[in-house]
Amino acid sequence: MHGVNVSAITSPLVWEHVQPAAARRLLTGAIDAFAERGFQATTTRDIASRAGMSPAALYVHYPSKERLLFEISRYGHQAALDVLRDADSGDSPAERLRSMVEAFTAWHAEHHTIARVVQYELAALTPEHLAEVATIRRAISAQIEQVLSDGVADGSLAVDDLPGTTLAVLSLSIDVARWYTPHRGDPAALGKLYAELAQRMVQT
Amino acid sequence: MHGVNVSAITSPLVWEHVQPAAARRLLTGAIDAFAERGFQATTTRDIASRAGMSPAALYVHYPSKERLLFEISRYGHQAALDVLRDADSGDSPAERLRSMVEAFTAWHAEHHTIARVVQYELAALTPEHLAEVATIRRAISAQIEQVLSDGVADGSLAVDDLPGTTLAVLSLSIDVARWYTPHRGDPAALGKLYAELAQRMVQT
DNA sequence: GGCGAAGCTAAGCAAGCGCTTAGCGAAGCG
DNA sequence: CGCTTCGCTAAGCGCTTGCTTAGCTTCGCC
Repeated sequence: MHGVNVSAITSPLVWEHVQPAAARRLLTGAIDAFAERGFQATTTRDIASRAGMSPAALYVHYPSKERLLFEISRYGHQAALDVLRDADSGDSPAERLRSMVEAFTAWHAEHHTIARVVQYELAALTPEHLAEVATIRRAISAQIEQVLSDGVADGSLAVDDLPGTTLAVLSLSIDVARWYTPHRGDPAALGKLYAELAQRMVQT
Repeated sequence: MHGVNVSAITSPLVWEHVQPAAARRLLTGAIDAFAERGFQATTTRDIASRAGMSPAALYVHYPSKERLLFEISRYGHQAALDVLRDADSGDSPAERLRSMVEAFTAWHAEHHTIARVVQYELAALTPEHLAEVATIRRAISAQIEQVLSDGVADGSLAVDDLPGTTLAVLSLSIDVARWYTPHRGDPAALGKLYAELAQRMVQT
């Protein structure tokens, strides 16, 4: 936690670990489709055709459409948490918060398709799969709560309602996934703006 | 604009104007269903059974499932805009902003089922219907932008990036619809917290 | 008291859904 | 070579979907 920054504002979100290539094409096709239309409105035929395959080929690599969603959701949640943890660096709680909000916001813009699946398709997961990503979600929330709490402890940040303010800071970044498109500014600039706004929310 | 406050933080969201009563039961049932599962995952049979009717009865009152969504979305958008306009009162831009964010946030919590439909089911509307609610959405955005702009003009608010900050302020309130449930605090308290946070974001 | 309109239901239709089955060709390997 | 495994397709199964049709009852109204 809050060690040396590994420098990247957004972690490179690659899928090379998904093998074979056809499984990866199905996965990235599913991300696009789920982000565009939502899980329920996306058909297995649509996902398969984006990957250039017949509908049945999907089931060679994934046992169900829901499982495809789960793989995306789990990996997306983990990537978001990793970004937050990597950004937890700086000498003061204020600096750490700034760095985390900047990176988390930029990630939601840069990877807004995955972020949309992560944030808005939870209801389509099975209870077991939902429970698994919920664990990661709690870690994400805890990461923000910790830095705010540290700031309260050393008197450098002003936070009246800790859980409420934690949620608000997270909300700011998360909602980026809802409205962001590439023509609405670049992720890095957005990250800087939101980091500034978040810091102002809690400064003494 | 920014006249005398009509006093309510959340406008009473009633559907008495929807006649007959069966049409109203279908509408409120659809709101609950759409908010719970999303438009695509909701069946006409589910909506009808929530209203205590057979599936065919839906088509006596509405020509399609999408039309039902549109009626909800249009009325919900208008109600949200009305809340913002009623709250645009106060002697300074800072006071007006506080009042608007407080009311807008509280509305999204109080009416989180309708708000979820309003904010997250736009993709299911026909292009024509989407265009109609988009007009109301622009008015909502303009309402916030105006007060920030007034604050910049008289030097009472510090806003670097006007469109970006407008979006951020709106985001804060809108995202409430995503996570709010009644057990997470009462809408009025949430409104006050968020009003405070928003004001801090732009104070000189 | 006859009659049309309003509000509803039972039944069902065509289309599309997630997913399965059967089988084919290419690659890997003894 | 002979045989298995892997990745894939064509076809289609059982089911659910949004919506329609035909017909029933209840009501107001002249």
